[in-house]
Order: sequence, then structure tokens, then C-alpha cells
Amino acid sequence: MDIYNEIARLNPRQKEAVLHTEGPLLILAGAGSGKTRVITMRTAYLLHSGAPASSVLAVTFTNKAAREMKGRVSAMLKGPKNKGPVISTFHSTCLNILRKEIERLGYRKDFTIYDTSDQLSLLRGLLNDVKFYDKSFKVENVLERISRSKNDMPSPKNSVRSKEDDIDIFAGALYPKYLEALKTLNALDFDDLLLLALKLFREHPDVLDKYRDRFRYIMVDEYQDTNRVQYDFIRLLAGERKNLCVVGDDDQSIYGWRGANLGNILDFEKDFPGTAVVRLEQNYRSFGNILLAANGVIRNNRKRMGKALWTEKENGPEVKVFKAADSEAEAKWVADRIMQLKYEKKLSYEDFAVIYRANLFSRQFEEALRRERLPYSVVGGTSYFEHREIKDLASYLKIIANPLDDHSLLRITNTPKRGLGPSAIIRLSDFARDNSLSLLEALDRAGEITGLGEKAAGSAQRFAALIGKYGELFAGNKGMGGILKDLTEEINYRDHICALYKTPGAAMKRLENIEGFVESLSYYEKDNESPSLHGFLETLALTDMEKEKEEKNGGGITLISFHSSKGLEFPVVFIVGVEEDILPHKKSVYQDGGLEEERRLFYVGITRAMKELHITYCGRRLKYKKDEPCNPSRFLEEIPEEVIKRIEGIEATSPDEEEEAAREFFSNIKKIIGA
DNA sequence: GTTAGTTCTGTTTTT
DNA sequence: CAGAACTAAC
Repeated sequence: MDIYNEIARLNPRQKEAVLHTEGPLLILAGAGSGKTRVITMRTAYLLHSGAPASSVLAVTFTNKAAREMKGRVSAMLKGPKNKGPVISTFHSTCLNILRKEIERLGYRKDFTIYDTSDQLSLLRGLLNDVKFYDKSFKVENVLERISRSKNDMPSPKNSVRSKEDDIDIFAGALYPKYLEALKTLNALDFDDLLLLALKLFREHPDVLDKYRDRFRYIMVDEYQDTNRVQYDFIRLLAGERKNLCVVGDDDQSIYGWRGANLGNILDFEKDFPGTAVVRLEQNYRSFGNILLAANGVIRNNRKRMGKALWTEKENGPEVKVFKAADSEAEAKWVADRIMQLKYEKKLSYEDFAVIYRANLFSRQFEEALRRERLPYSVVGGTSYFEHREIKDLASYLKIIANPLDDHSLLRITNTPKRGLGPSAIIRLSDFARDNSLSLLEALDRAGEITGLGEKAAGSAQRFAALIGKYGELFAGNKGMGGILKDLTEEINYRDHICALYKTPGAAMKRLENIEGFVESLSYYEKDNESPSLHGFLETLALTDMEKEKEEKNGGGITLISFHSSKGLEFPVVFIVGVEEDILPHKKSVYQDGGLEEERRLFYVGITRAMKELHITYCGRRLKYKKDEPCNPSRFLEEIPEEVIKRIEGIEATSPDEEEEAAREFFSNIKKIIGA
């Protein structure tokens, strides 16, 4: 049997994790400890020892992780090519359940999913009719609070709501309105997907039983990133059987700001008595010195399970710490160093990564690399779905798929212009409200509205008819790409875009995006067994459309943020901008647990490196407009000095910072006295 | 309904 | 400084 051979090649800890199939299991998988290998093999072993594939559920956070795991599992189960286990993200797992059962909760089945930008614009609209709207509250912050309260619902474990500030109170006041709005729009936001699935389990034991009976073995990846709702969901699903295996690394929890609850992993043993804990501490990725640096840093965190990576590999070169005069010098040094190493060690560009705290830092490195003609690609940044034209077209599809979605309809009633300005819209929405109609129905019956001009009424009715017509066309579920294309032509969207963007280049780009969007619908249709408009919209909302990204990532040196780098590895890593106020980010220092999370971020960065690690910081840096001196990060001192080799840049730190400060001081005084 | 001018604010990001 | 987001004026 092949699988036993494979298992025999594992280290003792790994083996233990793979062979433990019944009862709760916590795998603390350090960076580079062969985690993916263990969980795929564990899955294979489960199936091999007789568990039906459909009884195994593996939940991940990202589509990427799910895809990767699926690929590796199916490669391992080369024999019978029948259906594998269910491997999907939290959100799509819940969505699949809701699609079948949501009517139990009094929702309609044809709901649509609102992404963050939908949520924001919905909130903006709501904000306008709220009294105490303090403009210093940003919609984003309000949404964050709302989402937060959705995610850490009070429960015995965290009922203490210590800090309540004005935004909290405000968000609290808005919360019910927001929920109500979503409900009437027949829409769910991302949080709802999880929350409602949980509600379903809580309120309908028969449904819960059904799924408990089906999923007998559950695995959760990146468990340190789970929030309260996810925790409850999983715990319920695992039920009495508790064949629950969670895999994670408390030291790599870097999404606390998004609601991840480190307590979930720290308290797992308490919550599931009899848990077997397996620590995977042997690292197969990095040279010794890199691990010494990583351990040295992370050791300073108090809230953790405790774990130290070790390796059989040699120590390798020291960690280079470079102090640059300024950010330009930093970028140039990195570029030069890459050229040199590439040549010396015969590496390829793909072997290098530059890791920074915030995406905006990518710029200086892009410039330096471009100057030296080194190929690179930037990971992250604004997604293509943020583009207005994509959102417009998506809104068309949404209202077609979900006739109750007033909000999406609102976005496009006058896009492109069809003579339905604000006053007409107000009349229409009033009419809808007074007669408890959806906005679309109101448009259809615009003729009955007193005070609405004939022209506007006609336009509204024509528009409603258009939506109705395409509703029927799309209901056929075939040739949807073509139908969408017809739609864009019928509404003259092309002209709209050309009028909007004056430069031909910009307009061209937008038009290409539109074409791309139509293509992605056609592609979805071809790729899917039973395609539907709803299905497409779900894919749109729930997947990152990785193909797009991968095409964009044309190889070369990788420029990436700490957050996105998690899970990746590179032979040579440069961690840049390791300065106070940047790496422990200025704002993080005040949040509780903030500093420790920043430290974990640094730890994640360090452990990406396989062979060589470089850390850089600047003596001074352009901040907004001013050139300000900066200090090395406090985390640097936590790296054991013996693994470090310091390199000083040319002493360009102005020999007398004091003199400069003095000069500034005097010029300020001059200003004050009005000289 | 658009356009130009003004103010403000600068993390991390998946679903 | 640069980009977004909001306002005021055409």
C-alpha cells in the first residue's frame, strides 16, 4: 500500500498527527513544518481507512488554500477518480448550506451576496437619514464596527464589552437599520453567510443533525484566524463525535484586526477536553540562523502556546541587517544586492522577495528595480472588481437575478443617463415605500405616480421592461456571455464610458475591462456543469478570480506585504522598512494585543526565508512631504546578536540632525513672530 | 448634472 | 505629495 510508504517517511510528530483520526486534535504547525503535507496525508489516510469521501469536510480561509489542498489530495488519491472530500472555504461551505436551507429562516432562496463595496454604499445611504451623524466617522469605520459586532456575538466566553466609544454607540444605533435594509433587499453580506448558517444550526436541530450525520470528520486550516462565529459553527457541526482536527499556528495569527480570535486556538484544549496536541516544530524550510532569529523575536510574546522551530540544516549565512541613509538608498541597496546574489548564487529572479508592512512601500522598490531593469511583480493592490464599470455591470446582473435588490438597481437607474435624476428617484422610492413595492415594481408602474413627469415615467417603464426582458433571457441559463454583451450594447454602455473618461487610453482600458467581464461570464458558463446567473454572481463575490491575478503576476522578483506573504517561501528574502512606527505600526501600539500582533507579523516575514534573510531600515525617510529621521524597530533588538551581521550604508544620515532640527525650530519661531 | 476646487488623510485584507 | 472624497459653483 502506497500510503503506508508515504506515512513511514514522515517524522514522528507528523506521523502522530496523520494517524490520529478520532476525537479532537490540535496540530500546532510551525512555519515550514510540512503542514500541508500532513493534512493532505491525513485526509488520504482517513479515506484509506474507510471513511467515505463525502463524510470528510476540510475548511480553509482562502480559495487559494482550498484549491491547493484539493489538488494535492486528488493527486494522492490517484486510484479511484471518484468524488473527493469536500474542501472549501468557510464562506462557500456556509453558502452551500444556505442555498438549500435558508427558507427555514424566512429568507428567499434567490438572495444575492453583497461585497464590501456594496455594504459601504448601502451604509452611506443609510447614514444620510440618521440624525447624529458626525462626519468625522468614516463609513469604513462604522462598517468595521458593525461587522465586528456581527462576528463576536456575545457569548459566555466574551460577553465583556469593555470599550465603548462614540463610533460604537453610533454603529450600534445603525446596526438594526442596516440589518433591516439587507433583509428587504434580499441580500446577505459576507458575515451573514456565516452567521445565518450558524443560526440555522442553532434553531433547526433537524438540519444540524443532517449535516452532523453527513460530515463525520472535520478539519479546519489556519485555525488561529477563526472568529467567534466560525468557532461556534464548527463546534456545533462537530457535535458529540468531535472528530475535529484543527491546524494552525498561534504565532502566525495576523488577522486580529479583522476579528480573528486568538483565544480560539489558545483555548482549544479547554474547549475540547481530551484533545490530542501535536506540535510540529521541525522546520524544513530555513537555515538555522533564520530560525534563531525568528525564535528570538517571537519568544517575547506572552500570549502564545509556546513553540520553538528547529532544523537539521546548517546555520547558513548570518542575517544581514542593513541601515540605509534614506528610503531611496534602501531600495537601491536591495536592487543591487539582488543583482549581485543572483549572479553569485546563480539564482533566478523568482527566488527573491521583498516584504513590507504596507502596500504603499512597493513603489520605491518598483522604481529602483525598474531603474536596474530587474523584472518584478507586485502582489496585492486594488482589485479589478473595484472598477466602476465592473460594479455597474454587476449591478445590472444583480437586479436581474434578484428583483428585490433596490440598492443595486439604484446604482444603475441612471447609468447610463436615461433622464432619471435624483428627483425622479425620490418620487419613485416614495411610491415604492408607500405601496410596499420593490423599486423595480415602482419603476414598472411609474405611470401611476402623480408628480412624475411623463418623460421620466416613460423612461422608468422602459427601463423596468429592459430588466424584465433580460431576466427572461438569463433565466435560460445559456449563452449568458452573449446576452450580457447584448445588454451592454442595448444600453450603450460603451458611449457612457467614453464620455466618462476623456483620455482615450483610460477609456480603452475600461472597455477592455468590460470585455474581460463578459469573457469571465462566458468562461464560467463553459466551466460549470449547471451554470446560472446566481452561480456566476456567487463566484464573483466569493472568489478572488485567481486566474486573473496569476496572469498579472508575470514572475520576477516578488514584492509583497507581510500579510499576503503568509504561506509562501522564498530562497532570499528582504524585509524592508523595519522601523518604529512602521513595523510596530504607529497605530497598533495603542490597541491591546496590537504590539504582539505586529511581532507576529515580523515573525511571519522572517520565516518566509529559506536561505538568506536581509532586514533593512532607514536613518530617515520621506513621510508625506517631510524628511523625517526614523529609528530602527524595537523588534530588531530581539534578534540574537550572534546571528546578525550589520551593514552600514554610507553615513548619509545628515551628520548633524540636531543642526537641522535647530534650523527648523528657528524658522518656526520666525513664523510665529511674523518675521 | 457635471466640473472644478477643496479638504483630508494617510495599515494590514479575505470572503 | 497624491489620491480620494466631498462641496460648491457652473
